[in-house]
Amino acid sequence: MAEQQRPGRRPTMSDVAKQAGVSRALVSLIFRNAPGASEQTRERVFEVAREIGYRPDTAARTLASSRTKTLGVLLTIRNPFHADLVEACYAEADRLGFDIVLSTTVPTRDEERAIDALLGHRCEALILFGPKASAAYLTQLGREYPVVSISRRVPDAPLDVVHTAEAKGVRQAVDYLVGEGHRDIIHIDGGTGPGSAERKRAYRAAMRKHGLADHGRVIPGNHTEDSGVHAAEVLLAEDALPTAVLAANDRCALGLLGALHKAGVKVPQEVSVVGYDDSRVAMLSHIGLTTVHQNADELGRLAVRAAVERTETPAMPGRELVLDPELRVRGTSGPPR
Amino acid sequence: MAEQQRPGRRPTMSDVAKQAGVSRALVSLIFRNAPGASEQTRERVFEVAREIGYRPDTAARTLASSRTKTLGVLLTIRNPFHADLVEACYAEADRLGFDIVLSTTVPTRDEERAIDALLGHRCEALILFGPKASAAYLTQLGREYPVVSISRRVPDAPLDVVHTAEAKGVRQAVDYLVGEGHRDIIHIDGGTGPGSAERKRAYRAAMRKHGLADHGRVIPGNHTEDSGVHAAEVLLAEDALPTAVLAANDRCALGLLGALHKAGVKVPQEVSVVGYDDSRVAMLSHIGLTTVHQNADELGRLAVRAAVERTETPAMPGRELVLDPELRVRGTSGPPR
DNA sequence: GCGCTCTACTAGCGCGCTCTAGCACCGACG
DNA sequence: CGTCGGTGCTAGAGCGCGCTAGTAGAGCGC
Repeated sequence: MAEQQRPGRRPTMSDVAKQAGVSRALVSLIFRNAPGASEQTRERVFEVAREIGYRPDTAARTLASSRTKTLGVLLTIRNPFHADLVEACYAEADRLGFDIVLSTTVPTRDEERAIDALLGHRCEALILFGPKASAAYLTQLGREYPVVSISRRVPDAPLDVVHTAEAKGVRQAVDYLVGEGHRDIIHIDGGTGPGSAERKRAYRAAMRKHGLADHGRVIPGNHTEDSGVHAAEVLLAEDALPTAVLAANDRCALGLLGALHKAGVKVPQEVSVVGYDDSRVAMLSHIGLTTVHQNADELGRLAVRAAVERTETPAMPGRELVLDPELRVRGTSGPPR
Repeated sequence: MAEQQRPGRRPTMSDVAKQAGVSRALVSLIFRNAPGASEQTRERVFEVAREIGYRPDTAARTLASSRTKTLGVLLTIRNPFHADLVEACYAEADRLGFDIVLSTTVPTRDEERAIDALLGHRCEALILFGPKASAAYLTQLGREYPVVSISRRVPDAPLDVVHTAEAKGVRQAVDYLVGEGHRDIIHIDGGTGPGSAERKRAYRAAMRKHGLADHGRVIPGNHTEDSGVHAAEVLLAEDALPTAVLAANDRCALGLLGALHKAGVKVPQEVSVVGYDDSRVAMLSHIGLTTVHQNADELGRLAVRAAVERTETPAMPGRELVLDPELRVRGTSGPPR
């Protein structure tokens, strides 16, 4: 980075070539780390490039090359678990020589728009973190591009899904709570969130198994803090609280905890709260959240590998990679009063 | 989105043009929303595009046009406050007709690399969330591109800075704690984190103002949860705890809270904890964190506006936009024992 | 008939790069 | 001596689009 104050224009490969006294093609070759240039020339070219402040233009690169070596990642920036996943994806993509482009949903920007942005960047494959789009849309997307979904299952679609065995995690949580002596265990549903349907089903099954079908109850919700707050309001408006709540995910659990605390309800003395995800925040929060651990590092790693494999064998039928979850008991749960 | 199963190739503008029986130029014009096409043709072109699954290629667009209408945002995906800022930036960028490209630092990817990625995408301006790079680097960057920094001040550099009045926020926090009766108030420093130097200075000044210079103490740290955990270890190894801790930011405060809790220290009874940022999580966490509120919506909005203005008037000298912070007293603070 | 304007459209260059084909030169080998 | 393979380099087409300069045709006034 230095003088280089050409009026407006940013330096291009030709500038570097001219300055270094070689052809543009050779500079290209050197910047691509391709063999065929002497060590001496290589160094000189890099030196000149640094001097005039040359930076390769991704757009031009993308346009000219068939492979962009880029993966598109769709996430929800608010979701702390997604942050864990992103870190894992970067690490693995680096290893495989792939770049990553991020696109997030925010309240003013829906999934389709965020995905369009990724495709506009010519990503070779898409990795979607818990997508909420319709199955039809995702199926069609999978037909046109290599797609990997984390957590969200899309039956019979031509895309790979990486997720944890939801049912197993829920069963562990319910078994644990029942073991502690709980009977009134309610579940806050994740709505259309990824894995929610499976979790709800597993919750019902587990309650039935323990002969607690009558005590089971599902409050509708979603995967945000708000739904936890809302569930708390619903519960507080009633005569008696349940002794334990299995939240849709960690964010929902945090919202619930906050609202319960505000209302003076003691956790875990009066109510036990269990989350789902084990995002790193859960571990760190003031009173560590009891939650079902999903291995983000492994999920991200597998997703990237699957995505890259799909770029090489596009027509592969959909695969499902399932990891085992694991209950992490911390401070927000215990025996009922 | 439909059949369109051309072998490998994705449809281009020419495909749309051919199919619709018009020239490529007209299709281009229509997709750019430029005037000069009849309503009838416009609709037919869109119809055909949808049918064959055409998506404009961002790379080609970028390459061909002088303006990319894109802003690059550098963030740390782990930082919940950054999530708040991202949402605000998207909203404002949308309003001004700009796109946003995100690039995050992760443990395996440093700031310079993340910034290079943004510049490779030909962003017209960069918005850096609390950059930690050297002043020299940022100054040079500001000379070459329109740059806006949030929170991190870079004296005399040709870039805009949007931040809150750090000193004022810290003063409010210290005044409040002293008012509650605290005397042993320590500060966990944010190290090279944005605003840290100012906060430390303001902390010292405020303590002096209250005649508590002797009670002041700064523990080195940074802007992650780890530094809070570490500070807790340092404090717990000593004879007596302070009665209040002013953390570097919310993440640091959360780490501290977690570690104190693990050690059986009661908050706020034994120790009061105050954060900084007021990221939405702070509000939601189990016991709401007392913290210094920064208006993320406004910070993001101003940053985007400044960035766009800079793309239009590149040579502007550096400006500083300062917002007022505001102490939010919640559950982690109170009078000392 | 003429020239004029306005609308609706088209031709074709060039953005900065990748990549295939090919060229000049070298030493080695038969 | 001619040929071969390897090394280090270059020429030039073309990726998908934006955009400038243009054209064809309709409508209109004189």
